[in-house]
Amino acid sequence: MLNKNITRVLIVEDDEIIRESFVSLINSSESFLCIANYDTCEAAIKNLSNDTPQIILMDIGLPGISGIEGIRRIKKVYPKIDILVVSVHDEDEKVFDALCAGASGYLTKNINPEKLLNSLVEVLKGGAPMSTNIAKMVIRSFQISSESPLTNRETEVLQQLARGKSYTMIADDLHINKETVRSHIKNIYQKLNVNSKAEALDKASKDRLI
Amino acid sequence: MLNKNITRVLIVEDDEIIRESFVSLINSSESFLCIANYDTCEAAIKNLSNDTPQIILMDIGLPGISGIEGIRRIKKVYPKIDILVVSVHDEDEKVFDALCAGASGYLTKNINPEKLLNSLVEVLKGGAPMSTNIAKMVIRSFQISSESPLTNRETEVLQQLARGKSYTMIADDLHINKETVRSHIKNIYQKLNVNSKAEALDKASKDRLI
DNA sequence: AATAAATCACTCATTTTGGGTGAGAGCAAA
DNA sequence: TTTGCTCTCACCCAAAATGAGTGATTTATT
Repeated sequence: MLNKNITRVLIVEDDEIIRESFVSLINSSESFLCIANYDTCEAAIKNLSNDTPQIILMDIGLPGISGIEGIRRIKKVYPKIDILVVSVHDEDEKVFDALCAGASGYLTKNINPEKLLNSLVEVLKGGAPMSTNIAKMVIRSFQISSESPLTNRETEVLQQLARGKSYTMIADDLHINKETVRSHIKNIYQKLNVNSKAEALDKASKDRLI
Repeated sequence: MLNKNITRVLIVEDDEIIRESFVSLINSSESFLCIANYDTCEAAIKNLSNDTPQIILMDIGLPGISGIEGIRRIKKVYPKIDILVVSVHDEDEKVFDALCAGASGYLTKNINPEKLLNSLVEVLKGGAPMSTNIAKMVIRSFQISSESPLTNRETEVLQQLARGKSYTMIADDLHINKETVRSHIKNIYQKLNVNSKAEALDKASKDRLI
C-alpha cells in the first residue's frame, strides 16, 4: 500500500499564515502527509491518540501551555514521536529547555522549505537537524568561556566540585593537599564574588566557566 | 587581490592516503587552499605561527599527542583558529572531549567530499557542522535516559544535588521538608547502588539520569 | 623586581552528610 | 481489596565537610 511509506506529520503553530504554509509544504511532498494541525498544545494533545503522528512540528511561543511544556507532556506519553521545534526563538534558555524536554531537533523559522523537508527526512533517519545558529549554541555549550576569570587549576577544582566531590576527594584526584584545594576554592569564591558552593556552581553554569 | 578571499586550511592526519585525498579536495575548491599538512599534532603545532591557517582539519586517533589534546593546546594559543574534527571515532567520550576541547565541528570520515567542503563554508560562517550521528549524540546528551530507575521527584532532587545545593536548600526549593529530601536521597542511593553524593552524580552523568 | 599561580598549614564554629529505623497518605494496578 | 509505589515527614547519632580567618613558600613570567 502506498500509505505505508507516507510519514504522518502533525503541526502545532498558533500563527495561521505560517501554519497553513507548513501544511501546504508538507503535503506537497510525496513522502509526508499532514494529518492534522492545531493552534495550541492542548488541542493537539487531546487528539493525539487519534492522529497518531510520527513527527510533530512544534512551535515554542504558544498561547496556553508552552511548546516546551507540550514537548515534555507528549514525550512522556508517546516517547517514540519525534518532535521537531520550528521557532523564531533562539535564546539559550528556550533552546536548551526544548532539547532537554525531548525535542529531536530545532529549526529557526527563517529556514527555507527545502531544508525543512530535508530535516523531516533526517529525523526519520534518526538524526537531529539543527539550524546553523542552534548547532553553534549547542556546541558552544560544551566549551568554557574564553573570558573565564579562573585559572586552569581553579577551573579543574570547580569542575570536581560540580561532580559532588569533597575537598578531600578533589585533593586526592589532583594529587595535592586538601589545604591547597581549600585555598583554590577560597580564591574561586572571591573571584566569582560568592561564598558558597551552590552560588559558585550557579554562576559557573550561567557564565560557562566549567 | 585574489588571495584575500582564499581560506587557509591546515590538515593533521596520520593516514597518508586520507591526508592526500583531503589535500586534493581542499585545493580543488577555489575558496580554499591547503597551506600545509602534517601527520602529527607536534609537527603542526611547531609550524603553526608560520602556517597561520584559519581552519584546521584534525584527526583524533594520532600517534604522539592525541587530536583532542592537540585541539586543547592549539585553542589555548590561537583561540581564533577553527578546528574541525574529521574522525572515524564516534564514541561518546571522544566526541564530547573534542567539543569540550574547543572543536568547531565534528565530522565522521564517511562524509562525502561535497559535504566536507560545505562544512568548511559553514565553519567560516560561524556555524558548527556535525555529521548526522554526532548531532544525534549531542542532542541526546541533553536528554534524560528513558530507562532511568528514578522517579520524577528523585530526579529533581538529584539535579539539585548536582548544582551543589545542600539538603536544606533543596527542601526550600521544592517546598518540602528536609527530612523528605533525605528520604529521597536515601532511595536514590539505594536504586543507584551507591552511598555518597559523588558516586551518585558519577553514575547519573554516565547513565544520563539528570 | 614585581605579579600571578600554585602549593601548604592551622584554628574554629557550624553545617552537612549518611546510616538506621519507622510511619502515614494518596493512588493505581492487580 | 490488597499490594506496591511514590511522596511525605520524624528522630537519633557520629563522622565528615564546609566556610572564614590568617598566614607562608615556591615557581614562573613579565
